[in-house]
Amino acid sequence: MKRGELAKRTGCNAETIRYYEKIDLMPEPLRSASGYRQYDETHEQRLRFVMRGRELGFTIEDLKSLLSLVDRNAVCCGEVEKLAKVHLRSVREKIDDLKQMESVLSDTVHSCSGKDVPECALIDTLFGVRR
Amino acid sequence: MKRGELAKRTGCNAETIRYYEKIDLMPEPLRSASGYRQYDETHEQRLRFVMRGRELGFTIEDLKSLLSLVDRNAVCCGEVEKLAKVHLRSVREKIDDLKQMESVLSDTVHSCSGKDVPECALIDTLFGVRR
DNA sequence: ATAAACCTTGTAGGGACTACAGGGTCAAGA
DNA sequence: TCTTGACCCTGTAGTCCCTACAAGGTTTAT
Repeated sequence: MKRGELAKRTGCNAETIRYYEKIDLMPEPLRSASGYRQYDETHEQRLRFVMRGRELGFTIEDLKSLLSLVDRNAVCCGEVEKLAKVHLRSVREKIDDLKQMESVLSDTVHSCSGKDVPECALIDTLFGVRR
Repeated sequence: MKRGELAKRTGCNAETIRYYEKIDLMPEPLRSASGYRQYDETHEQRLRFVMRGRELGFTIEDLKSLLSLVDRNAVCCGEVEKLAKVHLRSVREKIDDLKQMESVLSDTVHSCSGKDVPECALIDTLFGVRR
């Protein structure tokens, strides 16, 4: 599949795909005789992972690091373990904070539900999200 | 407290605080006689919320929208409910995806644990994160 | 009083995209 | 076959979100 097709399937901007290749986040794909990039499902999966990772607040470097866990399919397990632990920790922190937001938003929805009355003061709890 | 103090407490870059004010994400604080910005705990809490929100992948617009739930302390509950629902949905999606990452990373840590053996192929599961 | 350490403004830089401009490739239809 | 349109290529320039100056004023400490 060509770049436009990959873009359409994933919802990623076509230029961004080229950009990710430039910064070595996506691998250089094979080229057709005329120079067109040719992608397959593994590229598509990797790109989806990257896109979702960005939406979840991971930096480009985070993603490079996470993907290095995959790229070197069988290298130095001790290091992989360390790396995975670091990411695991940050993932769990993200989950915890999002759960707090979830409960506040959920309360908000329930307390507001239906009527048009002004009494949503509990929203202040949102500010309780701290480290 | 002045800008530098707020920066130190929250870990936010001092220039960023000014930037957030400029784009109306943070409110204009009171000024001292000589023109220095003066912040209090509400500013600190709001800034912490913004910082963590960014780390969790929310856009500036998302955060403006979320904070609008707080800013208008008692306005038009129907709209607030709708807005909260939208954010609630995206928060839950984030949590779901992060939980998948958590389980894969956790598996990785356990299967690698200890020895330096190359057999972490299960990491491919990472690519299973899709929509 | 004078330096150090803050603050103010404005502006210019960097990272991560995003959108051109100018040109080549390819499939479909007249 | 030739052409039109939709794609692709490269490079460059712009945008958004910060971040880091520069040039100057204020506060604090010695």
